[in-house]
Amino acid sequence: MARTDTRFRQSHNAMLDMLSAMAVGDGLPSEVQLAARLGVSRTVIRSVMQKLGSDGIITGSGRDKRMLRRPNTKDRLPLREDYIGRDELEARFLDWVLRFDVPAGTALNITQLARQFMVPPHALQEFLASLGQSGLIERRARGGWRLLGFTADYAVELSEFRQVLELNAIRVFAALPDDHPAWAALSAVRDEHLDLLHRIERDFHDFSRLDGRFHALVNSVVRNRFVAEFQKVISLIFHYHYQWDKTMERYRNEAAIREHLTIINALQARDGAEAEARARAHLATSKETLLSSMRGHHLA
Amino acid sequence: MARTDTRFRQSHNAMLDMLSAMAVGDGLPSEVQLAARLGVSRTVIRSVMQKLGSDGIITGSGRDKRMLRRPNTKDRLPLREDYIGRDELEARFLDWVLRFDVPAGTALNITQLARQFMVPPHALQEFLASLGQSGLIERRARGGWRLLGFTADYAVELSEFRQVLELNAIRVFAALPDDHPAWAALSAVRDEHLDLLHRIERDFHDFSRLDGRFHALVNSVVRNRFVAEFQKVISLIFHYHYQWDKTMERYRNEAAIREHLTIINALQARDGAEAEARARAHLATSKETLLSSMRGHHLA
DNA sequence: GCCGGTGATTTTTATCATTAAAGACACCAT
DNA sequence: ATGGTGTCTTTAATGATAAAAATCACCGGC
Repeated sequence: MARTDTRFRQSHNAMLDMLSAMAVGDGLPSEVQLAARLGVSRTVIRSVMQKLGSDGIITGSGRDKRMLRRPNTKDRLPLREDYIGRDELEARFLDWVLRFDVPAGTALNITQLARQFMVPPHALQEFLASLGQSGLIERRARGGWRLLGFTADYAVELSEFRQVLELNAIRVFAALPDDHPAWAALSAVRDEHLDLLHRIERDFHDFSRLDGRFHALVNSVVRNRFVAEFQKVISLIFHYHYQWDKTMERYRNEAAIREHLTIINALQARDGAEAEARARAHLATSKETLLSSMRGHHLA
Repeated sequence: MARTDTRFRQSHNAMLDMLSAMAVGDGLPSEVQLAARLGVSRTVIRSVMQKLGSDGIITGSGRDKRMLRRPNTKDRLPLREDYIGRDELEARFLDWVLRFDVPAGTALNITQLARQFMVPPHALQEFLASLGQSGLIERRARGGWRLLGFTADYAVELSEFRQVLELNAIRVFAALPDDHPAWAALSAVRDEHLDLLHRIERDFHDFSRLDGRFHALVNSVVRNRFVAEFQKVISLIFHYHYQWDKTMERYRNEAAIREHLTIINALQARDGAEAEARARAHLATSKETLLSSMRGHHLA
């Protein structure tokens, strides 16, 4: 078997569901309509039709196909939900790298990793290639991959790069015309910050998401696909570390909220220089947090 | 045949060369040494040895292997130099895309492209994946790739991103301590600019490389793998376009040299603000040149 | 005669089996 | 002990293959 016939099996079962909602003797929709409804190609529909025909569930051919009997549970095709999706793979891989302190410089083993992550080797290969630009991974001369690792160096450079991008975003933001929708969004985010500050004792866990929204908003004013691409990597990594460093979480979060508010206030006062200074301070704190989180994790 | 036996063939021929430099009856070095000398694994060496043995060129086994007769031309194994390397692939692909022979949004065909570029389909797949982050290419939902294309939008965003990175570099540069080696390098590059300016009438073609060196120097003061990674993409694309837009090349280049010099002068005067302003102007020109080069090419 | 449909065929890509190459291990000779 | 060979295992690049998508050709009813 070459490609998995998962799509065929899923379509088959979906078709059974559809038939269950119909009466015996009813005519079936056209192949094109069925294909559109299930979101697959006509080829799959036809394979399913053939199977249903040989199973005695439908009869007829060409334009006139009718339901012969109601499908029952035994007609369903089992489908092993073995392989995971691409996003899941990304999450698991990063989790593995960032959590298990995989030593820098380790040679990666495609086959083994593919088994470990439950994906076909091919998919892993492609995934690793796509990670190439992120600097976490390197192609070895004669085949194979090497994990460069999430080192302190890496974290520092990532933070600095983030700072470059985000300070630029702050400058752009401060120069936006007053009727730009971002100002309204900023107001809303400010209210959310104030709100969370009031119930910080109980809900300090909510900060991680608010933090994400705040930084996303700031960066959203820079319409640039490269910035957006990096933003994804950055927020991913920072998000991951947020989850682990539980020390002082409540106080760190409260402090971060207050830092955000100083930035927002400066922006709303259209004081670009002040906003930039506040943002610089906040990003420095953030970088320190990331580094200390790494140190803590290393010892654990 | 699974993997190509190119390595075996190359090693075989290399071994013949090595034997030609020896006398009949001489003993051969150990397998480990041979492997190290040819840069391949012992497995390959052993295969070659076996072949040489059955061809009657060497005799003996184990530690004692001796040359039996001098190899001649007929002993060489032919090797089809079919597949091209990875760098070559990158060059060809970018060439193909950037020349606009391809409309934006086209679905890419792995097999066809692989044939066109003389690489195994697999290699192309991996290459495309590695290009994913550059924003030129997109993965379609159910397999396949789509070329987003080098559009005007893309060029604008690339230029703006370049500007963010490079202005940051300029700021860092201006703040370097006086004994930093970059200052000496800057002096040298300044001299090169002055030199080229004197012989601009004849050698204006040399500017492209000088331009590359100048921008590389400026960015080199930011030690950051992400910056470096993007710098590669950026310089590649700008370099490619330089090659095509031949209109006014001599005058454009002279103007660019003068712009570089104003930046250099401001830096040497430690006037960060002025340097930033000059750099901003230069990058704006550069962006315009890129865009007009694209328009020109589009009409052609 | 055109439009929505089916039948048959051609492309195209994801997976699998295969094999060259690399590396590990055990043993041998000096 | 050290440097070597013989044997075996592991690994990743390739070609073959099958699933799915896309395309083409044709048909029948209004």
